[in-house]
Amino acid sequence: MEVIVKRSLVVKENKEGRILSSEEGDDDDQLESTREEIGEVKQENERLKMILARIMNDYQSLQTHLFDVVNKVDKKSPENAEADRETEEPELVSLSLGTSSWRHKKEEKAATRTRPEEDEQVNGELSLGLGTQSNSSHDNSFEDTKEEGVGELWPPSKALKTMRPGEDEVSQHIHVKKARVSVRARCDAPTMNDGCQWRKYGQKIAKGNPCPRAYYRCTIAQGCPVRKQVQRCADDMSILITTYEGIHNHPLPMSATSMASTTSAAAGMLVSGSSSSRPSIPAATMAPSSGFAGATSHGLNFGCPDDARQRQLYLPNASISSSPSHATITLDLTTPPSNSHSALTPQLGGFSSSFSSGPRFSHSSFSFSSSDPNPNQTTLWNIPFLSHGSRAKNPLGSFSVATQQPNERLYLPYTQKPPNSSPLPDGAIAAATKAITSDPGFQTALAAAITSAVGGKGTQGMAETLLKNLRWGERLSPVSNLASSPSGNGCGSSYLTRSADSNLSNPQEAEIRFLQPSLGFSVRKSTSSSPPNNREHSS
DNA sequence: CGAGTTTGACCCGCGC
DNA sequence: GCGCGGGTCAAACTCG
Repeated sequence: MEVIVKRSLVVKENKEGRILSSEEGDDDDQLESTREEIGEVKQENERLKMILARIMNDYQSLQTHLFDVVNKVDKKSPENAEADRETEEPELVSLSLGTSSWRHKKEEKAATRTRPEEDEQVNGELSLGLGTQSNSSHDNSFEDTKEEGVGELWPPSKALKTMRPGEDEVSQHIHVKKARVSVRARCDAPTMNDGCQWRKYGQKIAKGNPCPRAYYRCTIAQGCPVRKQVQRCADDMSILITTYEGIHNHPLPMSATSMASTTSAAAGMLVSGSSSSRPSIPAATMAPSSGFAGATSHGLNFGCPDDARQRQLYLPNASISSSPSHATITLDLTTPPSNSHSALTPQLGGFSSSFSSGPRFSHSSFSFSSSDPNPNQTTLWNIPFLSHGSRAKNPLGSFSVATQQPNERLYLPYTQKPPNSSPLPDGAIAAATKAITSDPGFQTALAAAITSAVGGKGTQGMAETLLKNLRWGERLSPVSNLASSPSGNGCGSSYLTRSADSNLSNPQEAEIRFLQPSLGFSVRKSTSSSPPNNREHSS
């Protein structure tokens, strides 16, 4: 933020410099106009300061809420509190809770394991965090510590078998509780492609359902405890029910982060207690998944990639059920979410996620809404994008930014304008770009959306580069590189360009489009005063 | 030939 | 204790 302020001051100084030089020409009209420009710049600076103050306010609210949540979780689980005392990692109260049990488990394994792959599993965990992405490099230590907490919450039965009776009652007790995230989505494919690599290890006919239930295990890293169950709904065969359990102990490919974030968000509800049903979940299962791919998991939280602070989130179609051994949250992606639930939470940045899907190809949408002390000024980011549910040959992903900020002209200190400006207001375009470039969480979401829509693996760097280099009309080589990526979908040249389509119904809408032959991707900024709507735009 | 899938057997928890 | 159902294992099999 300081950088933005400084840059704006630089702009101001430049303009003033131009004023001095123009005065030498004794042009009164020009002098007058430049004075007006100075006034505008000053006003914009004031506006920027207000925005900065607002953001700081939001930030502090988030921090406070995170602290409350951490304390709440800590109080709820006495065994975790005890584990925490043992581990003595006070700065990560809840996050370190799993560390103890995890270490206990590792000690058990060290004493009882007989298979070489279990050795590798432990070794793999020692290397956690090495595959972190660029956006988390500054807080690696934090992530590493958290990753220790991202322990296995669904131990292989073999591990349980090897436990001697009464050997570790605490960890056994913790392991009884299993957090699950179930995702219901319409999908024709046998399984939803969530970006992870899965290996099927079993299949069963479950009672009451003619369709067999398939069991999958994550194979991205050896010893990853994450499993998922895939089963068609007995009532509606087109609905695929995917249940995730466990937390990845390895970095995830970017293409896997979208679903992982969703399930993380859903599971986060279990922690934040945003549902009436609040099963007791050990904090170990609520291990953090910061926005960066390496720590994202099918566990529980959304997080901001740069500061690891979390936002509260709301899942419109989520429900929580609880059993003695499981707490399951179900995301029903088969019905469109109600926009009303996307309403912003007071004080805190609402962070809602919703999925919807169609019979041909499922598409997903994330709606990010940032709160504002002024109820009349809200920003809703709606990011619909394709999940990998089916291998649609011509997937259409879309991404929109909508802002409800009546009569507000947002300021963007550094954005290049296109040579031929369209009638679109500069402020709107600037705001859209600013939204992308200024909010790291948004960048992460957008990167996930891009990667999801493209379907390529290891494209996070590309997406980040894309976001950092948002320039109107400029060819984006990172996107173009996608075509040559091994896992790319063969898309041709891609551009990030200001929309040349001036037929926009709303003149106050600006739009960024990612033009690809087979991928439509747009960012839309709306300054209309209509209520926030889960607006989608596909090109 | 290696990786992934299939499938019957086995283990375990839970309810009666 | 017994049966049932969910979950996992591992040998056999398939596929690229």
